[in-house]
Amino acid sequence: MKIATFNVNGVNGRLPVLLRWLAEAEPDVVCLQELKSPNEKFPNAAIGKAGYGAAWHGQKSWNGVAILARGVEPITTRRGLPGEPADLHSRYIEAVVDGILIGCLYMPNGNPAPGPKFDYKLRWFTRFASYAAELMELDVPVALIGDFNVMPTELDVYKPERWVDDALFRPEVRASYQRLLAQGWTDALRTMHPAERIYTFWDYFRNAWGRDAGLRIDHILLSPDLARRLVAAEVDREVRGYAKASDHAPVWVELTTTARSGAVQGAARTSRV
DNA sequence: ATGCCTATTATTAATAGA
Repeated sequence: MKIATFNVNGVNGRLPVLLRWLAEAEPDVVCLQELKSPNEKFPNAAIGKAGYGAAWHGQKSWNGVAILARGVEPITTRRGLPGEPADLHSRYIEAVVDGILIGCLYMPNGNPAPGPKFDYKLRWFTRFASYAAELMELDVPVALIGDFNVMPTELDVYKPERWVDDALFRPEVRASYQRLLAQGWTDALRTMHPAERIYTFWDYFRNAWGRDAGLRIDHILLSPDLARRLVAAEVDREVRGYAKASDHAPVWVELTTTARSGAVQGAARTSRV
């Protein structure tokens, strides 16, 4: 089973890129972020024609998240993150696909920091971690997937010293991410590639893609039972080079249908220490 | 310290992204 995340940066403007990648990669489940589309303009017909059922939580101009499932309709279990009723940003949607609870998130960017946007990011992160702890207590497989807007370590930034005061890399944000992992979640991509520089985003500015000046901010977190099924995790880098590309590339994991034992399980356990 | 590039929305400029 292949589960992916892709910050499309405009689901309508990037529809050709999305459809091309869906046809090439054939993921079973896809979490999308930054739809930049109101609900009524979500391209459900085109996505359905490509073979995917969809659940979405849109918003005019900004934000917006969706979950696609190949050949089936996702069973939506939540739209919006609990804990702050006044928060109207569409940044979380959740659905069950093939017995797996899929939480699709778009964490606030938080810049400039310090400031009200950074305060909102920290509050959102706290709410998310609190809710994630509830999900961890459920006796079901869970994957928390999306654009976390956090580079977890220096290995996830092309030039760490340039980013120390940025909302995506400030110590309190990295600490929040580590506390989240400590609940028992496995960062799938980092677990499968413990020592590599891996990026999932390249700015449109300064020829960042051409210079490979990237950031790793799109993450797939797996509950312990799913981590035991993890056999591969990769970035589809070439998608960043497509015409009219998003500034993010898709990230995906491959899970076996039954639990594995041995090296992969050991690696998953090690990553949570 | 700021713009760079790209998108959306609303009228050729502002806002947001990361």
